[in-house]
Amino acid sequence: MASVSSQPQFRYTQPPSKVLHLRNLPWECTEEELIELGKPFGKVVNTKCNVGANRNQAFIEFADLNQAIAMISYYASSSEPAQVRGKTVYLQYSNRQEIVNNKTTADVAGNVLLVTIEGQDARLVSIDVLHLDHVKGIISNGSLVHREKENMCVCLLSLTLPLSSLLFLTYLLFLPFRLCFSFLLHVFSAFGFVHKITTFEKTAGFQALVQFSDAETATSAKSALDGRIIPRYLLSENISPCTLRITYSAHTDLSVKFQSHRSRDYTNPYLPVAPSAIDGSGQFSLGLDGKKLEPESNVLLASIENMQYAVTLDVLHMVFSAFGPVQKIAMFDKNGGLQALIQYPDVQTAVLAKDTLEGHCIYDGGFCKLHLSYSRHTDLSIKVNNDRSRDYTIPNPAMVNLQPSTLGQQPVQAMGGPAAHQYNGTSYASGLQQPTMPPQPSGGWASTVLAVAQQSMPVQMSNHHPYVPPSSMPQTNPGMMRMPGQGGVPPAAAGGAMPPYRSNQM
DNA sequence: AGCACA
Repeated sequence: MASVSSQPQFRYTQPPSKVLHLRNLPWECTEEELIELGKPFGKVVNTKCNVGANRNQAFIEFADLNQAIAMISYYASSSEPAQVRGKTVYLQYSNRQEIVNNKTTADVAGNVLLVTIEGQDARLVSIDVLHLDHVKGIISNGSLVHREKENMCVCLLSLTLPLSSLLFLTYLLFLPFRLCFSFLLHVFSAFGFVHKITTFEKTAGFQALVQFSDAETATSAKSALDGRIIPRYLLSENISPCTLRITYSAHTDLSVKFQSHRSRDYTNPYLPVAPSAIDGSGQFSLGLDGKKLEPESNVLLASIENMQYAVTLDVLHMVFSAFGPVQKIAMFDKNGGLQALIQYPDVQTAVLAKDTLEGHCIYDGGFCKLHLSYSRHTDLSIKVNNDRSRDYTIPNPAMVNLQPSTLGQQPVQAMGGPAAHQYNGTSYASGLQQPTMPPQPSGGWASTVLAVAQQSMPVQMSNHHPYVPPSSMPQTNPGMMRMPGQGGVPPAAAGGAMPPYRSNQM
């Protein structure tokens, strides 16, 4: 019979199909290139590219079976292999008879875009791609899209980026969503009001659905951004290039139940913030679901584990100010350990701080690990401002104020606190430095404090005393809060990474 | 380099 008794190790004996399976494609491969490849052999009626975990497989469907056979036969005997962009492509009959679920070459325009960040290291992109200084470049020099305002991204990144360098485990789990998300919001808002965004992770990297008002807006964004390569200089050197791939989604209205770190509904700022949104898999130290019984609060209870180093009021203030203005802090001893109550003006900020910081250590090396829960308090009563408790909302005449009256939140007195005098080395340098801005400490635990500072506020902490609270943050927030074309971004919309600014929304 | 589906 025709049984060729083929060798078992290779399966050349796929039965013919109108559909061909291609592999070893360059991941940038487009449908157009697939059509070009198949056109000499017949009419390509459908394609599907960027298939598989590496996005390097594809399917071509011919109108007629004989055309598929012609293509297979040709390349089976050709000395020139099939190629796309100079890369050899391997062909075989697909084990299916038609391509399913594909947008034909003319995919239907809709108001929702499916955005994929393609690339071998796509999942790393959102961590590393958006260097603070470079985000401006992304927009201002037109590498991705022309845009005049970039405050939002910049602010977000200033908070989140240095954290990634600390390689906190939990951060790796949810920070990408956050950054990716804000990046997308930022870029796509240039084309019109973004109603909703959902992001999700796939094996190949990140995807997002971006919902515009109408298909026209979506189309303009798609045509401007599809295929854009995220500029090389934005990537860490060990990250391979990544591309934005944009198609139309079949969705017309995304279902966003919560404002979370992976989904936002900008049409409904009153949508509840999902406390579970980022702890779905990100938290490891405390119970996941059992803990949700705890009602959210604007006041956090922090307990500090493994406290090898002193944790001062100022350190806490610094750490927690990264998420919004800290109104009050009260520290106290309990069960032989240190605890603190940190009060924010709103629940959202507290949620963000809690979700972000929970389980993390203030100092490298696993020291001073934070455990956070919601307090039942809503307004702390601070009797006296001292080194254990402070009300930052009341003016303090004794304070050293680097930027007076810029924020409702006032800096702690850098000179008055006991910590300020721990640095004896400042005196010799005082001729060069402002007295209120001693040089950065080096070595010892002070440097680990600095790590915390950079983690929270990289910009302003880069040249300030680590104990000085972030009152010197560049005042770019007004621009951030009114995104062009955006009616108003809820605080939580800041990719979950609210800079330490006053938020008067919600 | 070996078969898809936000």
